Amino acid sequence: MPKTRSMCGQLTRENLGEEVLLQGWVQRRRDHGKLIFIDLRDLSGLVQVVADYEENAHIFREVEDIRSEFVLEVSGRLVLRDPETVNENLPTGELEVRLKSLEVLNTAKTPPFYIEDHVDVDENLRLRYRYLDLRRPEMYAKLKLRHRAALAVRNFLDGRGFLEVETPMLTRSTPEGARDYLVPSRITPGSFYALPQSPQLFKQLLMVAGAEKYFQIVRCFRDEDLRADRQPEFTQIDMEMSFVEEEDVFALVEDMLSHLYREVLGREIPTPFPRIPYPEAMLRFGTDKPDLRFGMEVKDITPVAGSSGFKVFKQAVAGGGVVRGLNVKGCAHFSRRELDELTNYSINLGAKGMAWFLVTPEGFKSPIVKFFTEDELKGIKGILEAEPGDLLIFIADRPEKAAPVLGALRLHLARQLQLLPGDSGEHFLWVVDYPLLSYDEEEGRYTANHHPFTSPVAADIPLLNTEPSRVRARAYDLVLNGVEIGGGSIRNHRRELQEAVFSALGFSPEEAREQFGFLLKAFEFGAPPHGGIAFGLDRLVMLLAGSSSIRDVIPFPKTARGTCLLTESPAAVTEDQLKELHLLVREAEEEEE
RNA sequence: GGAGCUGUAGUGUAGCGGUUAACAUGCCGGCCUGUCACGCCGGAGACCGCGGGUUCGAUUCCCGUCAGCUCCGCCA
Repeated sequence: MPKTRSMCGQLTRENLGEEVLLQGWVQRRRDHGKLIFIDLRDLSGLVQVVADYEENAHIFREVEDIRSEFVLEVSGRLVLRDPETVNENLPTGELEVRLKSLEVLNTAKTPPFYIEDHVDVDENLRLRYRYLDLRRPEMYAKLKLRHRAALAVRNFLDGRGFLEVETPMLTRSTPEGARDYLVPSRITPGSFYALPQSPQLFKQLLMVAGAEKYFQIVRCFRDEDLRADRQPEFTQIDMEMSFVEEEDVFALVEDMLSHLYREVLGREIPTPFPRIPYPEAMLRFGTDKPDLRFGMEVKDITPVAGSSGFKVFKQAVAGGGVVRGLNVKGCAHFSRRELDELTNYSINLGAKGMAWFLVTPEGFKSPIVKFFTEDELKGIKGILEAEPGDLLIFIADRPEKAAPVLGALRLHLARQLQLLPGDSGEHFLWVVDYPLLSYDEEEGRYTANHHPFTSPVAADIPLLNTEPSRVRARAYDLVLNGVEIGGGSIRNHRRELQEAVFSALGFSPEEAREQFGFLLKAFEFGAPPHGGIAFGLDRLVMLLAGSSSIRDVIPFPKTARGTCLLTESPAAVTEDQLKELHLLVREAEEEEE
């Protein structure tokens, strides 16, 4: 028997006549009585193994008992099939292995679903049997894609002189930002570590340490509700550089992503990426992560609407609101039911209602058309570039309310109307000129849009105390096809400026020192100017893979409720464990207070 | 915390106020020497997610609940 293992999918005519040794799983068995075919699968693919009763009656009985997903070691001569039995659909379709010896390395229960691509199985079940799900070639391909993406990034950054440095996973909880995952300290009763939301502070300290070019492909944790593109633990490509400004970061990132797309997909992406100021993105797309793969931009009809006889519009505008709309091309055929569905969708997003006009050759059709003059209708038609056959929809609200509703409607309609073909290419976009702060009604203070370490634009620093909401940040997000894949900023590197920002955030000097004293202190020892960016690796790979959920590119993801169906975590722990950690668990009813 | 969608043999689906709950596939048994989603014959397999209500009667209608998914809030 040959000692070296061959891979099923890699056998070629070159190997004809050889006796090959294969190890793998049974994809399928076709039993013809005195002739049995087995499709044997390993990582590389499939090959057909033939057991012929006349050739080897002694092991034929054993072959009859073989079932799907049994693990086999087989050996036999690799031969050419008869021309009429060649399978064109299989790379190894002109070959087969005449079974000579067989060892069942393991048996297998019948799997709960088919181990093959394009299965349509409840995701619940796939997650519970993730190890079987991952056996499917398309899932392995995703693992591999992820590996290659990470490798391409590492190689690129290494080539540019970056150092990959590890930072602590057990760190301190800081205010601001997402909810922390806490880890109780056994040695210091009542104290807790937090798992990092990102290595933000450590990478800045590495800049103070003179590392100059740092990166890390690193797990991050945020205890917030999940989405299709959000998991409680996720992986960042985290980067930081000293002596850089925005343009340096943009150029590096554009090079890095070009390299990535070339290495992983063999595709060229156009650079430099276009840029859009945040206010313009909100106005034209109703979101800070515009999907540029289709049009249907948001239009403003506030001037026309404000003077119209339609009370809802008029009052909204009088109260400082806006009226904005979308032209849904060619959708004048929408039924009343479809329009009601859109209205409900809008209301669910916080709108008070949704107005609509059907544009017909005879003019506008709508229950509210009577409230508008001919001139006003003409004005609306002009702004939205409406033609017969179009559907116009409108939202009247405060600007900060109207924008997200219209942004969501735009995406909802694009999906519904299938305006997003899978191969519409990569539309990268830098979003810049974010406001540094925004006012939080609930907390009654300003909070950082990006994070508290982001530098204000120099010219706006005087406004920090007077008009905080007008201060622009030196922050930037990178958006790809409507998905935020990265974000970063130029940081504060001088203690005074960082303190001024803390102060604008409502931190007293004592609170600032208490929470971030170590950072402020570090800044006193010659901190260089620095800035950086972090990418969501999961999201990036999701887009590379053409998936619509990051769960597809995470081997063991969690459900929308944050549980792992495979290990059934989170789970209770023993009293002893709690005691050792100085913890008491409150009963559910106590929490109602 | 809120909204929507989904939940029927192992799997994917159908169905309906009264059915023997259907179909495909998988599974088990038998037959079969050129299949490759092999084929043919036979068989087993479902308390219709769970709880309650309406009804003479509920898998079907209503309410609640659980689970999964999507979205809003949340995510510096």
